[in-house]
Amino acid sequence: MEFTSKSEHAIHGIYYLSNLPENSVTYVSEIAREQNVSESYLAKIFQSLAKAGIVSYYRGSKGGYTLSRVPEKINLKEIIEAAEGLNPIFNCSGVKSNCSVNIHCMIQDTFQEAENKMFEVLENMTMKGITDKLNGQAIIIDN
Amino acid sequence: MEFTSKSEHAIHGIYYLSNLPENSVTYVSEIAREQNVSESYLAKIFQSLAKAGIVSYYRGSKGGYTLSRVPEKINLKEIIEAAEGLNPIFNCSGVKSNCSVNIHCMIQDTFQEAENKMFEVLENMTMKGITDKLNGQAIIIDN
DNA sequence: GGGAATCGGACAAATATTGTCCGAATTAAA
DNA sequence: TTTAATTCGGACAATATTTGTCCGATTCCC
Repeated sequence: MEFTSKSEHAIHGIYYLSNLPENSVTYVSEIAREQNVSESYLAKIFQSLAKAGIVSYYRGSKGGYTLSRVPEKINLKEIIEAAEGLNPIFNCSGVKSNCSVNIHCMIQDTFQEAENKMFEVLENMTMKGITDKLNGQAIIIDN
Repeated sequence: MEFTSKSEHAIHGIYYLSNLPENSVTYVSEIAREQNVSESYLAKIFQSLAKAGIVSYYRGSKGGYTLSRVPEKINLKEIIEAAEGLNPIFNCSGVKSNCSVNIHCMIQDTFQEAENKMFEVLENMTMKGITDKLNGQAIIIDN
């Protein structure tokens, strides 16, 4: 029960773009070098991010990726969903003991509620939010 | 990012025991048959549950498992933790772009908060709670 | 047209999950 | 005291998932 490294790479990649000048276009190769991860794997992840509409791309020479929206409007939840796909955290295989006689499975319902709470937190944290918090923290440290 | 089937088997198994008369002792083979899952795999899972103190066991002939506590005091969180082990849902591999210069990683912090919210929900649902909700629901349906 | 970048799909490698097996320990009962 | 039944614990095997690679096609700048 962990998010895969796709989420990590995706978040770090988007975060990297978020701290570049607006509308700049960046090669996957640069992002991969920066994060020290496999370029071809990160390329796949960015394809998913593009399909989800989080980043846009230019093909061909001088191509690359750019954020589709400002960092204020990109949150952790959507990055994860784009990177990992969207599956419930708990999925009864149908091999149930007593549950099958009931219309709603209370266990499933509870997990769904738990998942919602989790994603609520992730949805409320934007790329800008992360940058701001880091800066705020840095100031405190510098004192 | 899903809980594994270990959690499902563990929850169903404990739920099954929760609805038997108090202090009854049950073979893993019976539980496995009831849930239609692999007996040897379920046996492993029950060993974990025993180590976590959720169930107790008797060895030897006429042995088997019994709940260590009443169903009111067994919640979903502890069953999952016993079955899956305890890992944070998000674990930065240390290959960080900018984060490394900061004492706290805001991304990690946010995921931790999200995880806490999720487990809070799971901790608040006990085996008794599930049974009660199912019964309440059944009454409504019977009308 | 050539070079550089992404696209998309197929494939390969590595890792994690799921499942099996078996000898040892324990206990009830014949 | 022997036998049968059960769990323990560890090693192992099978399967599924994740991670990573490769390459031809497409696009676009020069």
